[in-house]
Amino acid sequence: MPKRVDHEQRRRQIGEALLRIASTRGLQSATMREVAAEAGVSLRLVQYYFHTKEQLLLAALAYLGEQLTERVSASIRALGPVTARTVVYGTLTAALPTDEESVRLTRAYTGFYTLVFSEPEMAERHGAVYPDKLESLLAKHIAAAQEAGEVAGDVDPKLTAAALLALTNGLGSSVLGGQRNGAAALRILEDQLGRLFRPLD
Amino acid sequence: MPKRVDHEQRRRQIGEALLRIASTRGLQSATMREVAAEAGVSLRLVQYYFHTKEQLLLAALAYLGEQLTERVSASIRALGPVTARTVVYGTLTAALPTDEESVRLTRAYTGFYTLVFSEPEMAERHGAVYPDKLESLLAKHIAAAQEAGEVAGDVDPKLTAAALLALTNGLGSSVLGGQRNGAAALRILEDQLGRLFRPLD
DNA sequence: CGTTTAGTGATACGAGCGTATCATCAAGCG
DNA sequence: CGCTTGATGATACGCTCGTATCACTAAACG
Repeated sequence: MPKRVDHEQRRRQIGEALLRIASTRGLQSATMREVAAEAGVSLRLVQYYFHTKEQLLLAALAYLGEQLTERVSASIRALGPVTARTVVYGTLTAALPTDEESVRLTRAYTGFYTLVFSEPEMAERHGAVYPDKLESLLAKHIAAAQEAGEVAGDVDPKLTAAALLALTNGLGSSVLGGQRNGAAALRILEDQLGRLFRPLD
Repeated sequence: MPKRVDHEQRRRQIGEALLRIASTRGLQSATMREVAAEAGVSLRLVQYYFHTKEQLLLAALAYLGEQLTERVSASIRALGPVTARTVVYGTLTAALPTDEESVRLTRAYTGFYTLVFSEPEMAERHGAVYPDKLESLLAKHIAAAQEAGEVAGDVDPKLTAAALLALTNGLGSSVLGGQRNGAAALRILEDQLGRLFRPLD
């Protein structure tokens, strides 16, 4: 047999190629042949490592998820000590397409999200769209900030967490749609966060 | 020549068929053949009234726009006297997929919105994505409510209008994505609106 | 009345898609 | 060494898509 190549590395190489296409030309342009060309391999190789296109999409989605959580935790870390406030800020601002990397991630993520709209079966065959977890995490931290007196007592942590997440999603869409740039979106988000959290003394 | 049929009515019939498909099976399922079948006409007829698919999509988008603005103004009217508050409430809640009709409209609208992501040229060939107008309209009404003392003085009308619109979009996506139902989304939106507007005495 | 022509049907074309088939190549093992 | 088998290349199949072609029908008009 030839070279005895590292399968996981090859799969990653191909999966990343798909993500690159998804974040530039859109996920619907990520055909098997395009992915092969982008990864610099033959069509046959893509088929060899992913028997079907769905498997390829699923693997790429997993890679995307890794990069996403990576970015979120890096963003939180960059804000200094881990407090309720920094977790909320870091999580939401990381999800906004403000720099080149986040535009890439958001574009790819949106591609998968809209794919699920049209092929719900694919989502059913594999559980766990995880925004729910994010939402309860945010709610927890908002409640903590509330008890620490950093957030007004009459806010509902769960409703507010959901609103912030939906707001961030909507802002991301508007940036991707060219309605405004990342900086403007960030200003809008920070305005809302600023009136949720009491100013730091 | 045969029957001398009303062109505008035929075009509408076909355009509505496309919208029906877009709001059930998704816009990517709206092929020329599917639209023809849904409208109960032959493929040739669809080609006859819309020389190209792009023309068909554009016409359907126009019909959708009509229905959307119709629904928004109906929603405002239903809230009683036209005040800044009712305009903001009516506009935003009308855009939320809470009942069958709004689910249909939102689904179709989302389909077109994501289509623009992948074919930006089509959007360029025809101006006017109108969320900007909506945003400045909301900002105007928020500023008016502010002068009337119904909204706190330190809110920025433009930033807040943008945030409310993005929030509504994000909530809509979450409903369409099955993350929550329309009632829950409405609760979240009303919570935010309730803390923007001072309670009515 | 006969010719023009708006409207309609049947069918074909070329391209792109996911997937399948078949042959080939080279490294490892007995 | 020779056979097995993991990895790869070339190419084809069947389908669906948007669009194009060609013929036909029947109402309108001089």
